[in-house]
Amino acid sequence: MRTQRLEPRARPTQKRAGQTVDLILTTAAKLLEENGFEELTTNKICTAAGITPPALYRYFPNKYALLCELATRLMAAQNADLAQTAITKGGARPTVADMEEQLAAQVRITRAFPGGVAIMRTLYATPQLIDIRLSSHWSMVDGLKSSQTWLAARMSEPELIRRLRLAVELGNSAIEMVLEDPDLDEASIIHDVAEMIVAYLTKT
Amino acid sequence: MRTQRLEPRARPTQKRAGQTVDLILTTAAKLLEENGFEELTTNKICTAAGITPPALYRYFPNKYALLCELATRLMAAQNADLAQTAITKGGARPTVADMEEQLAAQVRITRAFPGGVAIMRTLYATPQLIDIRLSSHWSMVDGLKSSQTWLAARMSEPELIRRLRLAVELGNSAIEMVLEDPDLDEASIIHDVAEMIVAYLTKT
DNA sequence: AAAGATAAATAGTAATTACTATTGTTTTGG
DNA sequence: CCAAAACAATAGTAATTACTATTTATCTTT
Repeated sequence: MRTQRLEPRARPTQKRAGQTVDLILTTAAKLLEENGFEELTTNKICTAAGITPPALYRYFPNKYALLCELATRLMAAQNADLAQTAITKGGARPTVADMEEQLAAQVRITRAFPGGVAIMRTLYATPQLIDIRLSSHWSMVDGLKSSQTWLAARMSEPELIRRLRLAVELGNSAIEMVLEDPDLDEASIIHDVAEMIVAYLTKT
Repeated sequence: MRTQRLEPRARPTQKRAGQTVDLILTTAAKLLEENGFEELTTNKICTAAGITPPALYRYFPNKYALLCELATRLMAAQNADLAQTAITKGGARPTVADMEEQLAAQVRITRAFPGGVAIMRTLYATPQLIDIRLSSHWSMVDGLKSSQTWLAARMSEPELIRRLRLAVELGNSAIEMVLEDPDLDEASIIHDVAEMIVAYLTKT
C-alpha cells in the first residue's frame, strides 16, 4: 500500500474550484446511490463529473477522504437540525408529537441530501466512517444534554447521558429502517418509536 | 464487468473439501475482522488460508457469494437461537428478564461466531448482503409470530407483525451498539432496551 | 494588459484485482 | 488394486484500481 496523503494539495479558493469540489461530492453521492459502495471508484467519479483525476486529487488527498467529507456533511446537516429544534423545545417535558416531528425531520433531511440514504449505508464501510457516525451520535447526545434542561433537572448527568445515547441510537435505527424499506408504514413506525423514546427518557 | 458465475463449480462432497470450505470461510472472517471489508480480497484469503485461488473458486462462484455465505451462516445462528427460546417461552406474557436474556444471547452468539462483529458491519456493504440482513429480520418476525401465542391472542396479525418487526429492529440496533462500542455499560443498555421492547409488545 | 497564481487537462503508471485453463495429486467405489 | 472421480496446485491474465509528473488554460490583481 502506498503511503497515503493526509492533506489535500490545495483548498478551493476561487469560485470555480468550489464548484468543482461540490460537483465531485454530489457526483460521488449519486454514483453511491446508483451502484453502491463497492462499485464506487475515483475514475468513475471523474468520468461522471466530467473532470479529470488530477482535479479530484487536487482537493481530496485520497478516495477515503472524499467519502469522509460526504459523511461529515450529511452528519452535520442532521446535527444542525437536531440542535435547531432541541433548543426551542428543550425547556419543557419532551412530548411524543415533538419527538415524532424530530424523527420525521431527520428522515426528510437524509432523503433531501443527495445520495443521503446511500451515505447512511456506507457509514459502516471503513473504520474512519464508523468513527464519523459514532462521533456524530455522541455530538447529538452532547447537544441534547445541554438543551434538554427539563430532563437534566430530573436525573444525574451520567444517567441522562446514558438515556440520551440509547435514545439517539434507537431513533437512528428507526430512521434507517424507514429509509431502507419503503414498504413499511413510515408514520406508524415513527409514532411508535417516538412514544417509546419519550417514555424512556421521562420515566423516573 | 465480466459475467458473474452464479453457481459454484462443485459442492464439497469429500471430507477434505468440506474442511477447505470451512477454512476459507473462517479465514475470510478473520481477515474481515482484522482489516475490514475494503481490504478483503480473494487473493489475501487464499494466502492466509494456505490454499490457491482455484481451490476457492471451486466452491464459491465469486467473491460476493463467499461473503453471502458468511452472512447467511451468522444470520442462521442468530435465528436458530431465537427460535429455540421463543418456542419454550412463547405461551406466556413476555417478561423483561426473558427479553434481556434473549438480547444477551444474541450478543454472545455474534461474539462467538468467528468474525461475527465484523460480519455484522459488512451487512450494509452490498445489495445482496442488505437483502440477507433484511430477510433474516423478517424470518425472525415470522418465527416469533408463530411462537408468541400470548401476543398473537391479544392483537390482530398485521398489528402483531408491525410490532414484532420494530422490536426486532430495535433489539438488533441495541445489539450492534453494544458490539461496536465496548465502553458502553452493556448490561444496563440491554436491560433498558428489553424493558422498552416488552412494554411496547404488551401494551394494549 | 501583463505577471503571477490558481485551476484543470494530457497522458499516463505501478500495483492490484478477481478470476481461470491446464496439469498434477489424492480419495473412493467396484 | 485400479480406474474414475474429486480435489488442489501451477502459473498465469486481462482488466481495473488509485494516483501523479508535467503541461496547458483560466482567473485575479496590479
